[in-house]
Amino acid sequence: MTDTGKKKATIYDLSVLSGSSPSTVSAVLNGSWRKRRIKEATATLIQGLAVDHGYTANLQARGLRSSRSGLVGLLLPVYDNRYFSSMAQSFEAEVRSRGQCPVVVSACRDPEEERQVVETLISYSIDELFIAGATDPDGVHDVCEKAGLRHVNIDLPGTKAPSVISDNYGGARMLTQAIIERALADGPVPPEEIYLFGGRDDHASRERIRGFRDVKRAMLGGDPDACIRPTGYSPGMTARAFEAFYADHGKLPRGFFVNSSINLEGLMRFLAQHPHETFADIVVGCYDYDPFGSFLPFPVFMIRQDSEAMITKGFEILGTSRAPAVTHLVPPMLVPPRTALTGPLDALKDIE
Amino acid sequence: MTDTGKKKATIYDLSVLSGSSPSTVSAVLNGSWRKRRIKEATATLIQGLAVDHGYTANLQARGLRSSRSGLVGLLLPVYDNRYFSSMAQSFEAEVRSRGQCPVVVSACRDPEEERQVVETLISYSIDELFIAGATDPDGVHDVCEKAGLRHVNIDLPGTKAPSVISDNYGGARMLTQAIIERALADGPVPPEEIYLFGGRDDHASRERIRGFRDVKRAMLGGDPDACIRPTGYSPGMTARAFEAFYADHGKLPRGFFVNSSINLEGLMRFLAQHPHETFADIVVGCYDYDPFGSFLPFPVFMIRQDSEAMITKGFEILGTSRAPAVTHLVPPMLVPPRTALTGPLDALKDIE
DNA sequence: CTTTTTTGCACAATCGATGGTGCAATGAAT
DNA sequence: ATTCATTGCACCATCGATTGTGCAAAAAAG
Repeated sequence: MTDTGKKKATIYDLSVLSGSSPSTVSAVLNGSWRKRRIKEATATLIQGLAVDHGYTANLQARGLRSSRSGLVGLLLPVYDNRYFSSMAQSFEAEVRSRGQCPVVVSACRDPEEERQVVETLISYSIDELFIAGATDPDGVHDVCEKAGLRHVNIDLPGTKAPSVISDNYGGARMLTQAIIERALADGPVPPEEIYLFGGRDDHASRERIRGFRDVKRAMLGGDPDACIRPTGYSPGMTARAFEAFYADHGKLPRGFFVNSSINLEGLMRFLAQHPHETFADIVVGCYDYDPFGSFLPFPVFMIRQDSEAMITKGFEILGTSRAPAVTHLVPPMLVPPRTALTGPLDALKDIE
Repeated sequence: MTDTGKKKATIYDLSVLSGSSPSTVSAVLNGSWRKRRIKEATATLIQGLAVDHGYTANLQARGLRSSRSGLVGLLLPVYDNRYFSSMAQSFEAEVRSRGQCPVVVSACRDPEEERQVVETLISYSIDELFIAGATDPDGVHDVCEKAGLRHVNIDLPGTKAPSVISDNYGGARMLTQAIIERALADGPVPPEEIYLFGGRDDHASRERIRGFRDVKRAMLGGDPDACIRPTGYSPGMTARAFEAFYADHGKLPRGFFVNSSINLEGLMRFLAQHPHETFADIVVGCYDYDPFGSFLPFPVFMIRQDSEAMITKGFEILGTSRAPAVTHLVPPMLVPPRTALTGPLDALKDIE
């Protein structure tokens, strides 16, 4: 309130006001004053002035000088689904609790964009980077490496940096088994009635497909590759795959595994085009959890990936210097139909 | 590739390599070289060197000098729901297309946190700020004002800065009417069968409640205030409100208006505790769109708020200097049950 | 062949904070 | 009273880019 001017106070302003030198002011305000043997009285005086004048450090200047910024980056493919937005939420909380500033950016699954965005972050001297769901983790790694930026892959692994990912194979096995068991409860199920839709040629998709195939073969036999439809990640393409199946068979498969919640949106688009009653007897599994997806008018098993644990593990890895480029698996959780899990939002205010 | 070293090249490195002065290099690399009458040949030479050595400007240094950063901030209450994550997605795209760098941060609906986060952003000299869904927009305004930071409110209006918000009253009217008409299709509806759940004492909630009340009174009569349950925004509290109603009446209301998708999660928590069949005949309206919420096993009307238009309008306002602190309404859209809208994700790669 | 104009660039101050170094004043030890 | 150690702080170079200013050399005008 004492400060009526438009410009922000700097250490030089406080230096004049306090009669101390700028370096003394700096030391007091960044906490290194004990080490610099500043008198307690001097420190108190300056701190008081700082409060009065609403001083806040210019973090660009600090960053320039110290070539660190206090920023921690999270590179996301997209915001607009529950898995990644929930990850962003956990990330924010974790970074804040460490007294740093989270910066979340998305790169739209475009390898070139990924590298550019990271270049930009590096230009701001970010201290650490979480690379989540990158299309080209190793490409991003090279960029980080050159700048000496510590980084870790989340969700999709790279070969050149440590990675923390969901146990896609294990999760896919659980999910496939749940789908098939549920379908079997109503009578025999021929193998050609169990499908997988979505995903593309990335590590996660491959592992999920492998898990699906192994469990399906073990439980039902049949040609394991016949019923797999990798459509990419777009809802539009996924919907087309459902339409194609429907055109051929006059119905959807008895049970199917959907690679992600984004692909599950493709199912919604398909459903919007067809009367509801036709599909009362399908069993769906989705490798992602969404609280509304869990309550659709047919059984939907979901896999809830533990993004919070991944973030925590990521920080742990970044904490250990010279971490080897190994991949850590985080077990996901099978969520039965009609389940409302709590999420990071529940940690917020407004609860009482 | 030519650059094998660990440290990033600076204009001084290029200055030595090219035999020009640092200021010339700077001018060439930031595009102001024509204005500074640098020879085309010199420019080409330096640009070539820059590419060879993988030069990228240190944006902290640039920001320090020019007291602008190229950063545009978006302050969000939370990431973890479709409305805000979709807003973040649109925001990213828009900011990128303007050659700036988006920074998205969340403040968890905590007024103190909001101000602190904005202080931090200001310390990085961000150029513009979008304040979305702030609990205390005017408090944030004061902080921005003091720093001379251009800003605009989105979603929840303030009194001291221009605001762009959803037409909550109009949207609530549409939604309420849709709920009641749908309920009436199956027979008469007493006014005490139509409720509103969720929201708290903010502008959006008040307007929505007003719209609900006006339409309900006009269509059904009855005491307009008896059936309103403002539970705050948490899923947990919303679920409790449903439980309380259920304990009293042995069922849910025939039709009800849910204030937001976060509140709708509270309904899921309630449903998880009760057998599905009991609620086959409810009609729900939700002030927010969620692609999975639209396909729940009962009719769900939704309001899709046009976050993209709000962002665009926000930029337009920030573009006009000295914009007055007026509130702009963006009309939302009523989405009938079982509708799968396309979103920002559809603009991505991977479509073909 | 001068004088004027234009071209092309170098110089140096500056943004705000940091941290190594040096030095006066004070107190303790001899 | 002299020497030495400690305390408390000021000085200054530095981080990398931007930008106003000034001044040669080249080109145009006379």
